[in-house]
Amino acid sequence: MGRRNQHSREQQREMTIAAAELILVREGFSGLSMRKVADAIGYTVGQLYLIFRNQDDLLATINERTTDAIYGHLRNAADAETAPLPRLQALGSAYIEFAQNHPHRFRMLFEHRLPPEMEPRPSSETRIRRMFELVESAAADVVAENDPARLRQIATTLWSGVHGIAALAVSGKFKWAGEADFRRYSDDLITTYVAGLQARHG
Amino acid sequence: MGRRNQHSREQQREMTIAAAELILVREGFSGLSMRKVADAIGYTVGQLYLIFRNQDDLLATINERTTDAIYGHLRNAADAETAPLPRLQALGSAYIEFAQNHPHRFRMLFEHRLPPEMEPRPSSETRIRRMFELVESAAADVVAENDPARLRQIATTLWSGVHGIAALAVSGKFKWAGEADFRRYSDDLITTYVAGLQARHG
DNA sequence: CACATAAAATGGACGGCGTTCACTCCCGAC
DNA sequence: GTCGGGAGTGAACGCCGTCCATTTTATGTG
Repeated sequence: MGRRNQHSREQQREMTIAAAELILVREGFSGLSMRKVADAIGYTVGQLYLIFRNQDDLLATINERTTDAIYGHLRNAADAETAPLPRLQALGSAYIEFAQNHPHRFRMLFEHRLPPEMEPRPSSETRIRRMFELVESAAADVVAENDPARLRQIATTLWSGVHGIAALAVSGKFKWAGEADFRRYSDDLITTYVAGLQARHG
Repeated sequence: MGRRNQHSREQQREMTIAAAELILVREGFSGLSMRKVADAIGYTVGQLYLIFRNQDDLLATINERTTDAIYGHLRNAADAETAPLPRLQALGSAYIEFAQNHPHRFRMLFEHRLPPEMEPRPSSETRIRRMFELVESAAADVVAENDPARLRQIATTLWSGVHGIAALAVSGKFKWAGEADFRRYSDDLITTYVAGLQARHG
């Protein structure tokens, strides 16, 4: 019942995602089209619409993979450091590092927005939250803070700050600064911010 | 020599920019097309290419206007505060505020990249630098730092951090945070980071 | 084995996009 | 009054996302 059955629907889904990620990495967000993806997997465009609802659905799925990849990268970095502050710094560095190593994937994650009628997307939100909780728990080990709301604020501020460095690093609008070490800014931000917390507390 | 002469080339340029900005604000980056702009100003697409080299040129020009608008907004905010730390905080708040009030313009400024062969664009880079120098000079009044390189690093870290908050606020990937509280993160970041600088120095 | 069925896959169509350019129009100079 | 040449046009090209009538084919049934 069906034509080829060379590939199951699930296999097709994986092939599609893999092909699309390859095109994204090679040609950037704007070079990624449904037609190119279809060509790459050896099917026609029409078939793509039996695998994904539309292009937004495909892009959002890739973004979930990217979120997972960042999460994995952050987790490795965190696991390699035992002391709390170095671990938080390692998280920041790893975040910047991912953005620099995978600029197109990183940019699409934050630049692609689903049309309102396709939101919310729990599978995406859960993943982002999981990533954030990694930061929050690392922050909790560094700052002695009992109020969970305040702790979340601290983690949000820190993560936003590090994200800003990564975003500017990848935006290309930042040529005047010493090109090289964006990770230095991340370290500076985390170290100094944490010092400020401690100064204000005790 | 010419047909209508209803509008000078310079007038056409202004009309085009104004029309494009209106479409950008109403429909977002992805809804902004050369054809729509041409319709809006009552000329045909072809004519647009006698006014701007191509779409990238038009978008980059709009981005320069946006940079100027942010600069003006920051300047107003800075001028309204005399004390150094509140002035720096006012800059951060104003930056976030602009992003929230003009999300499409803000996003396009950072998401649109010129193709390599159209870079560099001095008119853009000068404007960004001017905006950054506003931040740097406000930072200089807050932190007692004589080394200009270190001062620039401090300003970069701070501005990147604030930018990250603005970027996440506008990205829509941040739903669990209260919408209104983004300026609080900015204040928190600036206050605590500056406290950290002072703690490490003295 | 033959046939019917229904899922799988196709490919052409539609409207929109950026960009180009041969062409028409008409102002201003003579 | 005519005519050169710049201003302006609009059709064409090759992309794009999306849809759907049509064709293909693996499988269940006799």
